[in-house]
Amino acid sequence: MSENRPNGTALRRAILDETRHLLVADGYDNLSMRKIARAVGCSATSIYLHFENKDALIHALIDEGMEQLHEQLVTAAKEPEPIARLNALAHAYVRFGLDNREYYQVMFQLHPERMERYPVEKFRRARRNLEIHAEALADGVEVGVFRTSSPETGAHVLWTALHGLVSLLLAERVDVKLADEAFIDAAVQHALDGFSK
Amino acid sequence: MSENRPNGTALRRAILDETRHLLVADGYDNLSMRKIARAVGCSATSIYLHFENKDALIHALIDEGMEQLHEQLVTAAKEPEPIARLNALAHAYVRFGLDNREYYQVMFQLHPERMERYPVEKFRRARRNLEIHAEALADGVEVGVFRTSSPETGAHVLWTALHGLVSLLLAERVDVKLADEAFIDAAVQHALDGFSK
Amino acid sequence: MSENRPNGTALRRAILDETRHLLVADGYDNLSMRKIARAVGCSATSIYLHFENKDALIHALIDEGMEQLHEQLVTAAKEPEPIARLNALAHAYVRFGLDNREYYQVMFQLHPERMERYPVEKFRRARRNLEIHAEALADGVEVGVFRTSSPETGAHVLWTALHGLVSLLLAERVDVKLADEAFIDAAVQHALDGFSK
Amino acid sequence: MSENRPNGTALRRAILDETRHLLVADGYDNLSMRKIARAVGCSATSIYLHFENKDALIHALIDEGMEQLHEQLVTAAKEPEPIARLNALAHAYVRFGLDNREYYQVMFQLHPERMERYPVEKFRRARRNLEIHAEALADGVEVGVFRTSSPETGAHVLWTALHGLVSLLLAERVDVKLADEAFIDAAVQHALDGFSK
DNA sequence: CATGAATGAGCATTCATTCAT
DNA sequence: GATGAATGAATGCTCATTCAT
Repeated sequence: MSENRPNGTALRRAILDETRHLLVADGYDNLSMRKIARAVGCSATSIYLHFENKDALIHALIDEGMEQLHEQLVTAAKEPEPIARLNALAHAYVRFGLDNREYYQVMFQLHPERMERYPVEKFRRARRNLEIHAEALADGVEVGVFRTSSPETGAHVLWTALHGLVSLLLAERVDVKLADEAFIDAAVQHALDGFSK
Repeated sequence: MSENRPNGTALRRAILDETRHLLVADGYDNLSMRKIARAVGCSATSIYLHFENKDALIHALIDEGMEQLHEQLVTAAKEPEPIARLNALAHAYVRFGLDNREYYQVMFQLHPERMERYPVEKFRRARRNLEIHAEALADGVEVGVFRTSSPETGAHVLWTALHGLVSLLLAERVDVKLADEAFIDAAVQHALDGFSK
Repeated sequence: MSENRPNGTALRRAILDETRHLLVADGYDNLSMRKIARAVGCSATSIYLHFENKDALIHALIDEGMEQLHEQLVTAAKEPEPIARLNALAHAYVRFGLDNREYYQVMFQLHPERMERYPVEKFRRARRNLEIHAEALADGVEVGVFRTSSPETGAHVLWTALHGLVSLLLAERVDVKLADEAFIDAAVQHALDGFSK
Repeated sequence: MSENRPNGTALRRAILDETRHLLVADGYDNLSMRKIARAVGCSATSIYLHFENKDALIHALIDEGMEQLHEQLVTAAKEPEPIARLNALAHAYVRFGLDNREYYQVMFQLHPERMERYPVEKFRRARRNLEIHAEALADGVEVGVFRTSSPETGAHVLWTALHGLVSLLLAERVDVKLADEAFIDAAVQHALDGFSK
């Protein structure tokens, strides 16, 4: 049993990975320490050697997800031209959500109750992602290609639209006849159109 | 104890009502058959006389929610002018979501996989609500005030935007400094702007 | 399995009895709902049908014990003559403790922490037992056979002496060569001597 | 981390000290090897290098407690006059009990059955403390100020009274309106009165 | 139509202890 | 001497569901 189980901090890695998988497979409500342990191939107790409790484990997952999303957004933000940049950012966001549904659920779809113990400070990391969009909007306003009441509000509004798109796609609520790349492009474009001058 | 408990199918009605209340008060995760029974004033066993199991009870509730939403949308759709009508529809949708917190969660944020016994066919009922928006869009296109690739796609796109708005507001993820009526109006307007000709 | 298990409220009775036995056998710290269930022959869940939680179960046991002790004290208190009455009361208390070690531990040897949730009001029942002794003392003072600073204080002082006797005997800390009826008589007499005028 | 941790047998010392502190602070039931290790600043495993198991650690502590109590009794026993000496001994015992809450619990309120691995022989150490009282009694009998059937029995009887006093005070079962120094003095005096000639 | 009694499976978490290093 | 990693067993408690009545 122990020969094919990762050792040292590799166990931490394995726990995070299996938790992510289980989240997709069973949903947050059906996630239990025992199940994670069973999936990883260790005892439930062992999880507590690497994470203080269930919350801390989830939080670690959120951190990882936020970090990854941030990296992808930073990459997309390298485009200097505001319109193209915002376009790239929006698509990067949606792409991240669709490619990482495991992360996305814990990152953005968890009830605030569940997050109570999540250190407020860490939410700042999430806010940086919004700021990247806000900057693109501000730059666009400056060069006269965008209009918005305020870049911050605009970034939030854009986020609600993109989040709705990702959420419904992940929940498979969009008519299967529509849910293709063209639809995604249309929805993203629609979300961006509102800023066009 | 039994004298003031509704009899007959009135019990079914009471169960649904109390479940709805509990859902709003305590959230989906804290919903249990026992709590419902206690609130209704009947035994837990009795619930099973009216609903096959917990899922079936939830499904009935989803149906009711869809029906309620439908009614409110139908009312909003009475406005003949397409722009005003779509505007009313969008606001009605958002209003319904914000006024029915947990209801909304059960209706739109539960993954169908986790509701596998929910007859897929019933989701069609939800589709009627989309059609109402599609009609408004089609009417607008016809009289030349809207543009969209297709009314059905447009309705879906609008839905993703509105759903994202409701979801993030319910999850309290929108910066408290922004999350007010003005923000809601801005987001809804943004979602509608894309259709303006 | 179910054929030889008591039904109805008899299960409640069985739970209380087995809990008492287990308390003597394993001690409070080793008492668990599962063990009780196993001993009774029911599921752990079933215990919760009769007692809200572990505390409530213990409290019920304390109540029973207090009631029994009270009855025996009331019987002993029928003796009209104060000296003989106090003597009878003291011996009745000690006898109760030694004959009911199961009860005695939860009644008087449980840490106050454990009792936190024990309704203060119920402690009054215990206080009545003290009052019976205080009355005997007061009567003795009145007829000039006892002296004490106050009957209440005197009753408490007597209690500490008797409780110490019972405790050490139950804990088997008294030298086995001494721990006989003569020793008990001597200790009780010693505890009473202090009141003699 | 390791530089300021005592090495060699000093660790044994540190473990005993911290265990004693934790015992007083958190109580016996909340004592765990892990907590001790954390407090000491060593690993839980290390404790096992110095103590076979938890029981052995507790036993060592009981020994120390008995030793401490013994020292305080020896000091009190320096008084040559029997009446004053017994008085000093009784107060020293009670004082020790009240000043060492949880210590006392471990020493005198743990049932030997539950400490079955504790070498019975070690309980003899406790007996020395009784002998000190017995000697005072014997001396008093000799000079004609005390009467008792036998000094050994008398010492035990006195012990039961004092133990009862300490136990009920520690358990906070004595009415708060009474539980003060005056009450303690009265109870101790009462316990001694029985020996007065 | 309704219920009280009952249950097995599950939960997050803590524990004393062991073992390879 | 000392440790980090690991574990099986246990804890109180809640859940959806069933069954005999």
